[in-house]
Amino acid sequence: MFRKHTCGELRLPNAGQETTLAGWVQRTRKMGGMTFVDLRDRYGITQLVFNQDVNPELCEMANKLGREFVIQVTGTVAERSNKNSNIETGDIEILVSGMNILNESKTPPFTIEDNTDGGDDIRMKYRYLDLRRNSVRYNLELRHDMAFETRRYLDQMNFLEVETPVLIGSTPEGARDFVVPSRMNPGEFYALPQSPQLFKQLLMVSGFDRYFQIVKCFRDEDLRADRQPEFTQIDCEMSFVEQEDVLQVFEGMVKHLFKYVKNIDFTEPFPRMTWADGMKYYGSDKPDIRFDMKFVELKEAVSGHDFVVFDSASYVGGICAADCASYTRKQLDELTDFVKKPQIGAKGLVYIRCEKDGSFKSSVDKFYSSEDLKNIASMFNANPGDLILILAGEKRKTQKALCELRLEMGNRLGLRNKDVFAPLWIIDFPLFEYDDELQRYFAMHHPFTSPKPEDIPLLDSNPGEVRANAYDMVVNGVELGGGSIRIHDSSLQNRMFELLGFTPEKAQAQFGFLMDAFQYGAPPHGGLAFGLDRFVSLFAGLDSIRDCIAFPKNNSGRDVMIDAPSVIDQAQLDELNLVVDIKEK
RNA sequence: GGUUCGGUAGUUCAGUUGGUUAGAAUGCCGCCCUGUCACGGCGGAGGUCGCGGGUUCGAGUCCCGUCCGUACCGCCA
Repeated sequence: MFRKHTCGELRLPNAGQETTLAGWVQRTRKMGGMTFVDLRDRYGITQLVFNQDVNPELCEMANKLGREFVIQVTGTVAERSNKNSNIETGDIEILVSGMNILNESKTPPFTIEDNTDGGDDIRMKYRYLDLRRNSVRYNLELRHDMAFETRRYLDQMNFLEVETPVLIGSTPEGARDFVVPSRMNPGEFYALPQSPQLFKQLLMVSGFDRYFQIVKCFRDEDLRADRQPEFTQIDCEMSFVEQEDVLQVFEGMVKHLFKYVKNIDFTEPFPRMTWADGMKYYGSDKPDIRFDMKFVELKEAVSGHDFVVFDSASYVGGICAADCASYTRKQLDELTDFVKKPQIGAKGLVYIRCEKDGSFKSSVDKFYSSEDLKNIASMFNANPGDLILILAGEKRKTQKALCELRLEMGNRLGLRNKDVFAPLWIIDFPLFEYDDELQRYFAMHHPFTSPKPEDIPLLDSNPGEVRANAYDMVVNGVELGGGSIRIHDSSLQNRMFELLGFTPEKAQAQFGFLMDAFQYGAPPHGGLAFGLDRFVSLFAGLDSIRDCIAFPKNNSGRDVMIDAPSVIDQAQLDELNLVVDIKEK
């Protein structure tokens, strides 16, 4: 047997036993006649002892061990005279009687410690070393647990995991596709799936009834801390369901994961909010409801006081930050700078201090009497000591800026605790989104999303007002997943394509197989998909999904460890019938 | 495509108004140390200041360009 125990399992009751361990040298401590070695594996650390008086040759050998050497040792488990309560195995140590150096190691470029000295860059280049660290390993273990519990729950609910193809056809709608040249079909390309959307709908037509898949998806768009070009979805679809059925089943799944992975019980149903309310009260379709601080619309209340900024704005709205009236000029200037950053784009910030003595002090005192300010404050239910922050401008842009300001205030006031989880369903999304530049409607979710039956008459008169049977799962301001009830009727689907500007020929060319399938008895169906990477990051309290992905890409979509992407041989290009002609910049 | 911050020892960083031989911590190497566990003590090695150009008597420091990384905006049905 190569090893009898792992480095994390021996305890005091094992004292006296002979054992064999194998692992990596975490650290050696030379004390003259004695040498201590911390031996590490995935399960923990066990201390080895070498004594000059007992075995000088072995002790000499131990003195030559470097960090990350791989060794196998045999010895006796013994109670320590000096115990270490900081580690699980701190009561025992191994009196080593034999050692085998299995492999030497160069000194690693950064320390393999919980708080490593390595920066992101070097850690990614040597990711295989980074993965030896407890914190990174923990994230992958958590990811495993979540995927495992997802499968357990969905299996219990009769879902069947079916694999769908990775080499599929390109579609122009939606995100940019990654494409793969086809050697056997010169000039033609596969695309990697942005999601298995069409295949899961076809599986419903096939009668599979309840499908899921934990599956890689690909989108060739710019990266962010929460966006990778390849990412993993928990992709699900059900037949013979209405929206309520889908919400129930997957609220159950989210609760299951919270319970069995995080040990958190949600006994109450998750709150639901319409998309319209999300925009109105939080300026966002993914509000963080760990804290309140809802928007109050002020346009009517503040108009007609000769304050041109408010009078000319299509939207005036504010939030009330409790106990912030004591903010100094400097702090208010910081907030003003914050909202004026180009990414946020507000022109300025108006504040009203609700002083402790009941008076009001604002940056617009010239235009508003203290009676006016009192009326405004009452709209916020503001208490003495609170600070009201107001933005004005074009509606959607200002709401977005106010949303950012609200989150910033939430951060400043410590209201966004990572150990608190506030799940929320966002429902009743608009079916369409109007693109001002291209002067046409786009599907907000995707072209297969069904409109609410009562809104179908609006398809002709006012497409922008049509609500969809679409829903998102949001936790702590993070969009964890979303989905919809699909269209299963080919005439309604054709109507949708028409509204989205597809000619019948183009629709047939792109999605003909789906339209055909719908003519052979498609059941009513719907589903959703969760982003596993975001889900794991949320549970682990991570700032970036990279930390729960074994081998992530950097900001430019590169894998710096294997140095991909890379140029390929001319022979490969020839075989693929490709000519590479990089345009001069 | 744009904005932001950054690039100095193996690593993480400091480096003042442009001015002597570019520092600290940690890691690494050597010696000492028989109960350490962030061991300790003494000593040592280690630098193309991302790259190119410019200003200057003099540039890690100022200017221009460029490359790389980071967060964000656009983008992500």
